[in-house]
Amino acid sequence: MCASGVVVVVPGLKRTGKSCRLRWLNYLKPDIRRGNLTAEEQLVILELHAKWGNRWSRIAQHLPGRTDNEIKNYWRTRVQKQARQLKVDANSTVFRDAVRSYWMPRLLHDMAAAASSMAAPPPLMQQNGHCHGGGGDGSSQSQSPVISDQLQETANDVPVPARGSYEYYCCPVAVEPSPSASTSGSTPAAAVQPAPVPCFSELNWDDQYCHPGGDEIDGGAGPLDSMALLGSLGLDGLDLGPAAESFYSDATLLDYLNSSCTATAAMNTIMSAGGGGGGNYYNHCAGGGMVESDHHGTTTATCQLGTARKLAGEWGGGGI
DNA sequence: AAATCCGACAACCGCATCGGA
DNA sequence: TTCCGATGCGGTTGTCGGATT
Repeated sequence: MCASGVVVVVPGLKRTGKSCRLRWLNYLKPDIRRGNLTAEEQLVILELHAKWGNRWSRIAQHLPGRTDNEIKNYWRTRVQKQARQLKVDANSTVFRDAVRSYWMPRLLHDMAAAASSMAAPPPLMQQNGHCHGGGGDGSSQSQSPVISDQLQETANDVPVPARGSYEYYCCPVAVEPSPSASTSGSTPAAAVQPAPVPCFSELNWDDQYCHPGGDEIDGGAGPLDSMALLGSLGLDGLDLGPAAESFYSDATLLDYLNSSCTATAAMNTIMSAGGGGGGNYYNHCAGGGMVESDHHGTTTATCQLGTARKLAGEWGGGGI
């Protein structure tokens, strides 16, 4: 059908060998997969792009049936769109870590939810009017996650946190891809590598449980007494209720928590489950920090890396 | 109903590299 | 060694269909 070189092979159609080859590779090839990218595939793309940048063909090698063109389009139409709305560069460290902190946890959640046989999924973050991005809407398996609304106020109101600042630790940034990250990620769990978050011992309590927008703390108290608040919330006891326990006994999710999640991701995922027990805790972003709110909308505490590790550890996710 | 906007995706373009004559 | 066509790759544009005004 197609000849090589600049040859018109179809009357009315200027098809060169090159364009024919391209069409074959991107469209006609029998093993090309159709349809929206799954959460797993999106996760792989996000992770591999963080590692390799715009190496579309290389990324495509890890997504059987997907073309580099398709991945490139996905990145431009969905990922870069989020970055534009946040007024940050899609390749910036800030955006990469926003993806790690908010988007990837959501995809993990989607994957876990899809794998779960539970009839009734746990309450999600969207129950908090502030936050749509982190918890999923339950119907987003193949749609682009929406993180921008959750992050918009952060992007608009708060300068990009400098490394080492307390804002930095509230929404961990400047996370470089792990050099030991696996390239054999044929499974989603293998594709997601833990981010090198600051060690618990490296931070003081105020760093980890700070709240840049202190006016929301209990009506405007400013920096909180983290220990006292966490204690008062019963987070030490981690009584998140039977629904959450049931959900997180799901082996698939625990696998992800064990092997894949960043600390923040684990925290997001865990907290997004809400549950009974000590009350329903939903996340929203305020001034750069993840903030837990109770269902009355009253901010009761901030929760960051230490709590995430603690939660994940106590729930069997000791790997993070 | 028509116009406009917007997202998704196929296709095009230019450049770099490879490999055979 | 050089030339040249084929191939690979990433950036960009064009087109189409659905949603919105």
